[in-house]
Amino acid sequence: MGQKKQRLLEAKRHQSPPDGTRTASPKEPRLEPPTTLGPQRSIYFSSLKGRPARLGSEFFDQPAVPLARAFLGQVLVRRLDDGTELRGRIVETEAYLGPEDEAAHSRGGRQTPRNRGMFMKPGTLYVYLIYGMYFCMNVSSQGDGACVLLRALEPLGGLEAMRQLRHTLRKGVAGRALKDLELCNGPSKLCQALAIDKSFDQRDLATDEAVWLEQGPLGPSEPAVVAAARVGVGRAGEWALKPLRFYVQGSPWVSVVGRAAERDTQARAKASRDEDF
DNA sequence: CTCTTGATCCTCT
DNA sequence: GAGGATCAAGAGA
Repeated sequence: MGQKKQRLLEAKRHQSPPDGTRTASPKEPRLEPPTTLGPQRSIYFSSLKGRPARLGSEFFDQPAVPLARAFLGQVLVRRLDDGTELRGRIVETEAYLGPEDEAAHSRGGRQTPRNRGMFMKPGTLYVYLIYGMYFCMNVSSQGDGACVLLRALEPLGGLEAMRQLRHTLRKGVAGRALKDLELCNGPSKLCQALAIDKSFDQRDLATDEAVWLEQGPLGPSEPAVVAAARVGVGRAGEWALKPLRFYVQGSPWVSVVGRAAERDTQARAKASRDEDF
């Protein structure tokens, strides 16, 4: 069996069931984003009336590592100007811890006009241009200069719009149709697919009209999470090796699989199982 | 599968 | 001026 197929099977129990609502219709836009949960209601319960709860600022007000883990399984929603809703389940994130983190843009306490969003209140977006051509999307967390990078989504709705956005935004490439797996499996790919650009920098994910986070479906069990080294931070010394990248184990939608990290995770899981005896 | 390379430009030193 | 929290294609194993 191919590895991708195997991962698909492994991940199946954590995926949302296929249904007819995967693609939002541009002709029937939602009138407004879901209302934010009040502080009196738990963020871990969906709102009544079936409409999924929008996660409010209290969700983002936690340190980068727990926030990076809490993002997994939540659904990122982007409403385009024409009303089309694009949805994707977050399956991979990275935590950037702030001044002490040599791999972070805020390392050494650097604060510049570009990275200001990292220092703003939890839930603030930090979107920056990378390699002159691509964008990366971060969400500020608790802690000065700390944030979480969104690295991969499982596309749930609006896939054709995503494909079109990826196609037209890709530079200088022939028009081969992208597979679903290629739509959002990378930090800049998901920005292309969701039409997230610099204009989203410093916007508030808790209150913005065009982009928000919804509570993901509550599964029977929490998905297994792999903690691996972050990607593309090779020159950051010891900080490059720390397991600050988190992803849903077995998900085929993840950008980079950390083989060594998965071996470690399995070894630890087995050890903890053995301790139960 | 892995490895290599070019594209392209903002941001900070 | 240099370099980057990336992507996609192509070559080779």
